[in-house]
Amino acid sequence: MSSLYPFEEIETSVQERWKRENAFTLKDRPGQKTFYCLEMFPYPSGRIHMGHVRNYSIGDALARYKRMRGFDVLHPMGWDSFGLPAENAAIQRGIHPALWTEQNIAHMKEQLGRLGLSYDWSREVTTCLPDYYRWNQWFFLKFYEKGLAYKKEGLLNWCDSCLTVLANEQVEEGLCWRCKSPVTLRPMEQWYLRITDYARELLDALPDLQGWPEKVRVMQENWIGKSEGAEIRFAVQGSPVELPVFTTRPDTLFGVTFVTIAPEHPVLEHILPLSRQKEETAEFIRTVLHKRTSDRNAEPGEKEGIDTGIRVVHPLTGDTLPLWIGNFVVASYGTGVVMGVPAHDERDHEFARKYGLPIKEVIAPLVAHEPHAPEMAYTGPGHLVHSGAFNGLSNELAKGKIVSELETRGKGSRKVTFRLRDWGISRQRYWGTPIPIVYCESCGTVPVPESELPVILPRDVAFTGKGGSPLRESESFYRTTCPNCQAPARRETDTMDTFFDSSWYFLRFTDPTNTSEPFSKITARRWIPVDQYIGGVEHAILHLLYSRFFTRALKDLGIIDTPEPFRALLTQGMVLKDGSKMSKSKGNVVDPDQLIARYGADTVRLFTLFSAPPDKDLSWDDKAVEGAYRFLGRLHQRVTEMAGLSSGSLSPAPVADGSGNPVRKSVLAKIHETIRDVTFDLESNNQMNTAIARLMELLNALSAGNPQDPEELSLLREGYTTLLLLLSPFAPHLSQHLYGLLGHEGLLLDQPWPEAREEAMVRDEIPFVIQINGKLRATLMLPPDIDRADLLKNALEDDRIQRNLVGMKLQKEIYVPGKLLNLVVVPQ
RNA sequence: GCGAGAGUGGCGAAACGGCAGACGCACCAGACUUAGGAUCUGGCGGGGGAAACUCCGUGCGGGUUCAACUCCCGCCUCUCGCACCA
Repeated sequence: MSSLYPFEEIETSVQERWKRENAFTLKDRPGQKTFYCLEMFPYPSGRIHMGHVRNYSIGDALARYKRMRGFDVLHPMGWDSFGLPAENAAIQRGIHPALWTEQNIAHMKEQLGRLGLSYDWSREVTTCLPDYYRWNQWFFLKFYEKGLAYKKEGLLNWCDSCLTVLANEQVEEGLCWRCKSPVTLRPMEQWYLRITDYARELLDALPDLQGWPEKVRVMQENWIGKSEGAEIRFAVQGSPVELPVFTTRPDTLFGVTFVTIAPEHPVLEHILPLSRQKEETAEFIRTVLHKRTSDRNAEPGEKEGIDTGIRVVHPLTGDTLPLWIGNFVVASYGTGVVMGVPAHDERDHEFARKYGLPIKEVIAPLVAHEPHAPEMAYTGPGHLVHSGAFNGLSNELAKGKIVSELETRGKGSRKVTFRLRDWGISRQRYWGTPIPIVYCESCGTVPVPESELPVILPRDVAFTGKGGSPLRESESFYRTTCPNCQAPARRETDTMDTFFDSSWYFLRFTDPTNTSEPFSKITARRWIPVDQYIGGVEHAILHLLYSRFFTRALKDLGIIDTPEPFRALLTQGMVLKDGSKMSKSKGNVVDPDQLIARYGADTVRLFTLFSAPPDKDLSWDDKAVEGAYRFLGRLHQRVTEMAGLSSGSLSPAPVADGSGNPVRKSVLAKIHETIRDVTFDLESNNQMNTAIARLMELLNALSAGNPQDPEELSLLREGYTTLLLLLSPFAPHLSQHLYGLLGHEGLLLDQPWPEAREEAMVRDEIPFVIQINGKLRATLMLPPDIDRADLLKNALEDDRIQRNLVGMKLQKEIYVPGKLLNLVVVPQ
């Protein structure tokens, strides 16, 4: 397609002007209302993709709009620049992660510039630089001091070949994603943040996040997974050990016929020696644990278990029950031990049937013929049977009574359990923030003193791809002295999960160059929470939950005043091509650079905003892009044509009033209706697609005007000027250029957003819908303020209405002022 | 299995309970042209009709209402998230 307008020249020159005039530098005026508009910062992978283009087009349109509405808008951008790909590049291509990252950032920054995004680059934040990550270390020390950071042994995915821990998502079908060798579970020490301390708060505050999509709130709610029940202790026969179980069904306590423990439960080490079958049991545990790593992605398979031979005591009946190990028991949830009630729990039922364990019914269904034990587990409501003193109680009532009894006997208590687990932040990797801890023979685990921060990530390390983290091999890094006793000591060589970096970067943007603290509390008070956060839904849980946790923890540390980081969240939909997500492997990627080269940044931005609502998926369509391009081309054509004609009278015209001529009056009304509707679309729900559709309508309406007619010229000038103002958040370059052609001097960004004038929207006649029994029968053009009687009179005079009323009796009429008349009729 | 969201022309999509399909793409016709894959004008849910007009139509089945894409009840399908969480 040939060039419809010289977008390249226009975009370059407008971008130069923005730069020259520092148009995007934050105007931070005391007392001025503020708006913090933030898009999720990218990982600098090397090139931006269409997902970024969409994310940032949405954010930029909003930032520009809010600025025109008179806000001081904080609109920053930075780089989530620690992470594994940089390290892989080092291993595979021999380029240092720092250099690789630096080059990628430079290139992507240029790409973002070409899109004309209004970032204040003087506030750029790059997480892999010491002036950023030193504050990671500083926060870590604060958390450590408060007991929020701790070290604990856990079972982790371990690759024997790479000698490193793998995250769950890096284990593919039981094999290491990189070297394809088997992954095993291995007990390892790792640092954790005590996010579970905040589980309740994080959950309870969710309903307050009204600016968040329901979907994301629900996902977080499920992730935190609150569940109310009881902890009940079963004594181990012949041992002082008690096994606590967590259950949501204490009402079924009398139906317990066995107890099941997770195979990796640490207590087994202590009680297994009691077993007569310790050999077989140990062998079983090994098999299960091995299988678990290799079937990680599979459906929950066959339940398997083994009787340990150990016996436990029922806390109320005193009965002796077998202790089984079961592969289906999750060690990290609850207490890692469950009571087996096969009559009223599907899993226990399946397990009991398989191993011939007794099934004891204790809840009688309300409806007698309901199928129940022993054929299947009955999990519905009922009343208690075979439950001693509790017989006859409704099971809901029994829950409380039984727990009370247990409390009296010191055998249990009410308990709330969360699914959420503590956040493991240790990574056996190089390209991340060093954890500021030193291990000393005599003093143990010693935090690096604040005054010695940052612990710099050394550059001169070897990237072999073998032997785990290069830091482990870097003597000059790990050999140090104990801050306490000055004896030789060893540094922690693990680095932090990169989610740590992104959990507070939005705070750093408020005060990005502060060297004495991560940010000023007073400045943060002005900007936090972020007014609108925009990004992909893939971060609905991890990043967003970690950031919420961080913010709350910082509040408790007195570092910030606000408990929540993001007031409103917009999760943009994916960019699809041919019905599926763009990916290199599918070969359906669209390259933003090529698009910009062919159509210009304005077209690319306009199309991505126009083609679907921001929160829905966007189907990329090469042909449809040209629609956006043609619109801009037509606009360019009309305005340049008009600017040529009106030379000599380019000074701003007085506001046109359209009085007299009905055509002009209707054009004027259209102009102001467009202002009203575009503003409404943006304010109500960021409906940028419909806002742009209205701008297209306005252009269509203005195109019908005749600029040769001097009477119309001033009206058209007002119309096009308004159109450019309204369009500027979406297609800022062309808007700015044409705005200049119309004789206006300033930056559109600094212009106030237009206001719709009521009196301008008054039309002489508007269409009234006339229905008969709810069916459209006529549309009459009549004065908007016509009253009921006149409207009815007009309607009854209409041919079509008369024809449809033949043989009918008018029963009543429904009149909606300014809109509609519905005649309700019945056959005579 | 649990949870959430979505089903509207050939396509992307619009529609405070009040004209279903705005706007755009594709398509068709016409204009301008040596040419048109550029641009401009018009048409464009389906059936019937020469037309005026008329009937049907928002996944399916009910309901509320003068009026339902929209609200309520029951299904079906698809997408996403979680998934042996006791």
